[in-house]
Amino acid sequence: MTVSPVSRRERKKAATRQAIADAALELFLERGYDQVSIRDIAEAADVSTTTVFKHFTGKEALVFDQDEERETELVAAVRQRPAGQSIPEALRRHVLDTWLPIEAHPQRAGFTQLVDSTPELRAYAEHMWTRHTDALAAAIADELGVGHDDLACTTLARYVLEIPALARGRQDRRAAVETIFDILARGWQPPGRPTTPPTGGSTTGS
Amino acid sequence: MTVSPVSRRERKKAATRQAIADAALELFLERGYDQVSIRDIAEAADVSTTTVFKHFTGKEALVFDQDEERETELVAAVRQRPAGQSIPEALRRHVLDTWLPIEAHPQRAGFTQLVDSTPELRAYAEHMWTRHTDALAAAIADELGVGHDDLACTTLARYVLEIPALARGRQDRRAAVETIFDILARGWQPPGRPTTPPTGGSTTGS
DNA sequence: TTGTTTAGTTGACTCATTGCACTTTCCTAC
DNA sequence: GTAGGAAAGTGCAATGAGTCAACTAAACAA
Repeated sequence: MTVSPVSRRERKKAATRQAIADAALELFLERGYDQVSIRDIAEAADVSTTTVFKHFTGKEALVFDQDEERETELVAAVRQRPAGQSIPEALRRHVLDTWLPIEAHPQRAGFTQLVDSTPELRAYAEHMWTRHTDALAAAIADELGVGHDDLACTTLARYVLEIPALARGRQDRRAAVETIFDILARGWQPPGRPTTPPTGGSTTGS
Repeated sequence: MTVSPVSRRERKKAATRQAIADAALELFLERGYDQVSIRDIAEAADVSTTTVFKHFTGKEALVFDQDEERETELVAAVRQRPAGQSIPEALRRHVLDTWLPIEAHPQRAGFTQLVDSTPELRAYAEHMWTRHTDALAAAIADELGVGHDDLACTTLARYVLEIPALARGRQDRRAAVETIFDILARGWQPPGRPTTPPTGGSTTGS
């Protein structure tokens, strides 16, 4: 669905990868994560077990197939925000408009249940999120014209990426997200540009 | 060092546990985490491999022996804070006075290097921290007289426990901790007690 | 067509982790 | 004291994740 691969070779590769991921998810949902071995998955997808590891780094990665996009979207939400909108505001909008609908999708129910009930997968999911900290922090720092290792930017990035974990299991996820962003928006202040005096700095960044 | 166990049996048990942990740390520091197998550790401690797993839940747990205390201290820092001191302030003091000295201890250098250079251990360490979220959140909620699942309390707890990860590798850790706590102290507001009107509520809690 | 890349296979291997049956050691109650 | 039970420890076998090396075969570039 994303970009159809060019050559036949790459198409076939993508096909087997998809076959493996599909087989894995189906078996996981059916029997539970721990009751399914890599062998089972390989057999269901009609490949060898080593082939599975050629496509996926480990068993957990079979469940979370596409997370590259999330990072891209996140960075874009910061970089291409409307003029005059603060960065925390842009992130709040992104989370509310993009993440919540995805999680609320009815077909996602079984998936969510699977992840929530498997500690190993919960741990992996959380790390997946925080792994994007640096990329998001860099985007924020760029927008503000400070160095990529600016602590305030890294902190904001990390705290935003913790939100899914904090909102999990709440009755009203939307309200939860709003509450947390209220804390961040109130407390976080953009770091001063090292070169510019702090007079008259409007929030327009790009 | 903590509390000497009562019976001979418990003393012996503690002794073998310590022997295993010591052997493990020594080997890890010497060869690196991945180059040491459980067999090696068991042999060095003169026990069987199954005994290792009777004392430790897994290979990573061998590195982080004592983390129970951290949680206890953390909760105590909130519960027994001086009258009139806000909770974020109490946590700031605790982090500055307790965590930083420990991490700065010169004997800790090799240990820190070990953890930082092993992705598996970094991941485990981060989860170790966030695993205490619920206990800390409950303590905060108790002090404020709200329910244990109050979102603001959980958020503060989680964000404080992220601080070690955020401050790691900074040149001036103390300044980093201060910066992050400034964000939290400014943004976080104690949730209103559901039963009491907001007039004249002093901060003395216990 | 020929040669090169690369997906996939096969099978053996390491290692963490668990379960089971058994011995030993300590504690407790008689 | 001594008989039992609880708990620590052992040995062994098994499962399951993940790796490695040598090989086959399809697909591609020339």
